[in-house]
Amino acid sequence: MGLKIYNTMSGKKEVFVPIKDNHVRMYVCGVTVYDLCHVGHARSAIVFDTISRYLRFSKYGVTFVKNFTDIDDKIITRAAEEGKRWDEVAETYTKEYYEDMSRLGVASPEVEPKATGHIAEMLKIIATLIDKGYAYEAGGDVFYEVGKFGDYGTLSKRDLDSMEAGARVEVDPKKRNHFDFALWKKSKEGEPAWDSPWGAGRPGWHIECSAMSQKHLGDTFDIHGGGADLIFPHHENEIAQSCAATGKPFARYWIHNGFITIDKEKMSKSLGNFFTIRDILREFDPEVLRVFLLSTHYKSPIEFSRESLRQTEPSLDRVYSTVLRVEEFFKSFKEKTQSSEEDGHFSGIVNSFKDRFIEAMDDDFNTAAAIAHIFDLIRELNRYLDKKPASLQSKQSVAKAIEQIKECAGVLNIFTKTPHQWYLALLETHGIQISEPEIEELITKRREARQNKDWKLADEIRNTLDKMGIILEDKVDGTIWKVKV
RNA sequence: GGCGGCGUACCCAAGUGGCUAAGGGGGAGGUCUGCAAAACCUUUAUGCGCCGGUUCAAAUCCGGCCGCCGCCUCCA
Repeated sequence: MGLKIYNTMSGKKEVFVPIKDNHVRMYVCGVTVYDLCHVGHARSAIVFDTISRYLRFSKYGVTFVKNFTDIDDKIITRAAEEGKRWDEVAETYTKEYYEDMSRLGVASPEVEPKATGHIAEMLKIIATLIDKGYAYEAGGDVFYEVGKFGDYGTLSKRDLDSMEAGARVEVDPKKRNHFDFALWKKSKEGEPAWDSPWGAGRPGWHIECSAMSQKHLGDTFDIHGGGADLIFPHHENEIAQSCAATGKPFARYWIHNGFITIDKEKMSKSLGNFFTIRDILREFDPEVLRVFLLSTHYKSPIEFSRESLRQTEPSLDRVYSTVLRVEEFFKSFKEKTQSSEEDGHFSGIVNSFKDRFIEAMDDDFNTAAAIAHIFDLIRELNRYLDKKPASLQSKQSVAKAIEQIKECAGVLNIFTKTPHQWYLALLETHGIQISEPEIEELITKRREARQNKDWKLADEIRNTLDKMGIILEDKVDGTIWKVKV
């Protein structure tokens, strides 16, 4: 038993063994802060947030590092477009990023280094690479010579010769080989620049991750992650830089999340087929997005649409409805019976639940199966409550069931609200133009009608609310409202 | 052209050698209810893109074919 992780490097699921006992060091490539994040970024953030939460749940200590790329061509371009300074652009979108992540329930990693805060570390690695003969300077630029690194291509499973055939981009004449990549770029007039032994310039993209992972996690660490589009060339280049510079292995397990697609095509800025996180959260509760994304294994592509999110809403509603039922159960609980066979049966289901959850998550973070187990328990719980249990054992089992669901769902950071918060949130995201006090007022009016057996008026009130998207449920001790999903 | 991946019901989706192919949504019927809603029960793939092969046994392994996607350029 124990955790197994699919390692992009080997192409297989491997038993996870951290280098240091009980402590995991993990580095994930973060975002370039030049624009608002889209749902694709949300997926990556949520996937690795969940992985880190599960590692902690599994009693590992975790040092999770996720960087910000805060200097880059796209930032400079954006700054020019908006007539701002490049660092203002980076700062603005870093703030926006935090706002999105906080709403998505993505926890901040232990360390969130910025590229511009690690220029000295990068220069040191570059100098080492030149000394060791892996890099060369050419007119103020410094390039990494991929041909010098024998293992180049092992992560992305490709070799230089076959890539040559498919090359689609003009070769920079300063490069010795087409796939050599910039460690250091000479600055043009007016561009941000740092001093270096090779003149004023700025870092290439890949070097920052080698520098920051080394500084915060050491030469060799456990997990390196990111979106699948980073496998080549970004992660391949990181490996080349880090291994050549240190002479040691780099990351042991490589984890890559799959893409979000729209009409079967990868969601991306360049194709323009993206939804920002913000757009989506205007219409859907963050938990809906989270459940939707975690209902598919992290490596598989996800076809994104509003319809799919709409389909996800009732499944959350099912959980919150059950929680509400449990609250009512406790409110009116009176011990009346001895433990029965049924009580024992349910108790058994509850007691084995966590093992099933762990089994699913241990299998390469199978969140989809884990969520399915939660729904299984929800059904069992409802079935049990239908039987009106009234023993002391039943009270304890129901309490434990809820506690277990909360704990395990907490690892996925879903189902964290109270039912009341959930319905209020739906009122908001569904754009329903009626307030809770107004709903309560109508419920009172309807209660009077029902007491007078004025079914016509009672039904009329219910229909009025129904048309607005509010459902009423008559319970033994009163009427409650829900938002129709 | 090279490399990688995917194809499971009306929709989403787990399962990668062996009990009746998870779970959610939707549909149909029922129990409950003043009527509803919720919940529960029954039902909705003798079937896992197609064709062969290996095996006592395959959605799961192998080969071929079809379809879709990704990477090879910045990208989560």
